[in-house]
Amino acid sequence: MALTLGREDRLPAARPSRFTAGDRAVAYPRRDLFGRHIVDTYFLTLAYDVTHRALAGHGLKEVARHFGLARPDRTYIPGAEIARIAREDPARLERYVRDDARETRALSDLLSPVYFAQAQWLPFGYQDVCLRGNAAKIDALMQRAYLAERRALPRPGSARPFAGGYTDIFLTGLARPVRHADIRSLYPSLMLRERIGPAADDGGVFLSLLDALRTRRLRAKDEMRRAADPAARLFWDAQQSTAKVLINSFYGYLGFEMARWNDFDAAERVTAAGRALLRALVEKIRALGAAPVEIDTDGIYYIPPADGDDAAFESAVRAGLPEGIEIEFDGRYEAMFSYKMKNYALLDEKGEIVLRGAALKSRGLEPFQREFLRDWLELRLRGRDEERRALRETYRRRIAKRTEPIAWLARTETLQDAPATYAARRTAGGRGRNAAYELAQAADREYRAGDRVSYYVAGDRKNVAVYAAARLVSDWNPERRDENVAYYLSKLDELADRLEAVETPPAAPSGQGELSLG
DNA sequence: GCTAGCTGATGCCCG
DNA sequence: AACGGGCATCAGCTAGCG
Repeated sequence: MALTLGREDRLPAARPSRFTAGDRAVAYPRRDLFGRHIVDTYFLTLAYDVTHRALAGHGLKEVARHFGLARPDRTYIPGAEIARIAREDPARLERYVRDDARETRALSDLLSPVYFAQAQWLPFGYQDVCLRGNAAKIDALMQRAYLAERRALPRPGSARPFAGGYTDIFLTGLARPVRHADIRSLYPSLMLRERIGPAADDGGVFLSLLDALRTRRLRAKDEMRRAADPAARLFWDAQQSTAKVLINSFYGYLGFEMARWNDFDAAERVTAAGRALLRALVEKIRALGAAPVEIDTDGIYYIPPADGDDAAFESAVRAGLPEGIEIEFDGRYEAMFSYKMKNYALLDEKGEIVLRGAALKSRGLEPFQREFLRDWLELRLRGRDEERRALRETYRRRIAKRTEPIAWLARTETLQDAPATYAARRTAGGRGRNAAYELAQAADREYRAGDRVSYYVAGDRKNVAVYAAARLVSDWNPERRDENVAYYLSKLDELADRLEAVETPPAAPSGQGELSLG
């Protein structure tokens, strides 16, 4: 039967395409259908995760649970059993499929309004608005303004490296209590305040657009607060959050090679102004008796002054800021374990734990390492030192007993390129061997860019070439376990040693905790 | 033939 | 087709050892 879903009963056209969101690139067959817009909630999920980073995974089931869209009585069927259930219990399979459809619908209702709002005023259709990046959108707005005034368009300048945000760590170990402050919309504020825009934009469109979007966002937030009707509130929320996403991309646009009005000097002036502002902020809070713990681009964690008068401290900090720059004191924590730059754990006042940083919560870590980190950091933050020191032995036994599911030890990696691209780069000599790609090449099925590969390391020696000893989790035989216990024990020990090595020497000068100077 | 120690590429993360 | 900065891991190499 022909899939005549287009207007005038037309058929879908397909062509190979790529979707990118952040560092992730996915190869997929793009469909275009006359008079229709096709939006994949999977891509909306990936784009959402770039900014929010709270999803455990990107599959429908886990995303639905994350957003609270899964009904308690939802039917679940593991992928491997679908064929069997289809034969033996088709009614159950139907319930499963209906639940999938229901959750997809609910996910769409949640994630798509922002894009629908964009389609109403950007020169792209709904489908394209969901697929294209923010630089392409800003470029389109710029071009529209230039063409309307019949002005010539510039050619993009060539790329060069430039310095980014200020990142530093002042204290490692356990700090308590801890506060967080953050400069509101740092880069957009600096661009507007210091009039930093592209040199090639003699029309001054860039900053006018930025200013207009900011005004538009503030209005939408007001409307949202005033709206009594939930549908209206959702509408205005989509309007304000789509403006926010674009506003935050203006700085990145300046430093983007393909952007028509790019300007690397201007991008560098923005980051330099940001660095200067944050350095001044560090000095200020020090002078007021607080101890900075770590800083990253536009926010700072610090131990507040011992007198306990947060309000006085905060208004003193505010008083020292330049015109047009606002600070938000947006976090209070019982304790913070400061590990390395961009890597820390927080215990908030409700008793919840938050982990940040590639070394502490990366999806690239094996589940046993993620679990160990979580347990270890929780005990560290809560001061349960005896249990913390015993933790390593518990995990060592679990590995040595060989009774955990293999997925607990396995690493899952995303293939950035197609295996053929990897092979070409290998023969060209530009790339070392990699376990995930080697397995993808040898596998029966065809792998594409964006696919995930789960593997574990087999053998019995601690030092092995991972690319040679790796086995696909799907080829694992529970009757003949061959995971490399020595290898995994050594990984666990190295991790535990790294964490325990973070010194907790005598009290800091202010006497507020066990800290070491970074 | 082995290992420690380094470098560069890669993956994933922070803001 | 937004940016730069940072950490961990691995492959691939070299120097040093027995």
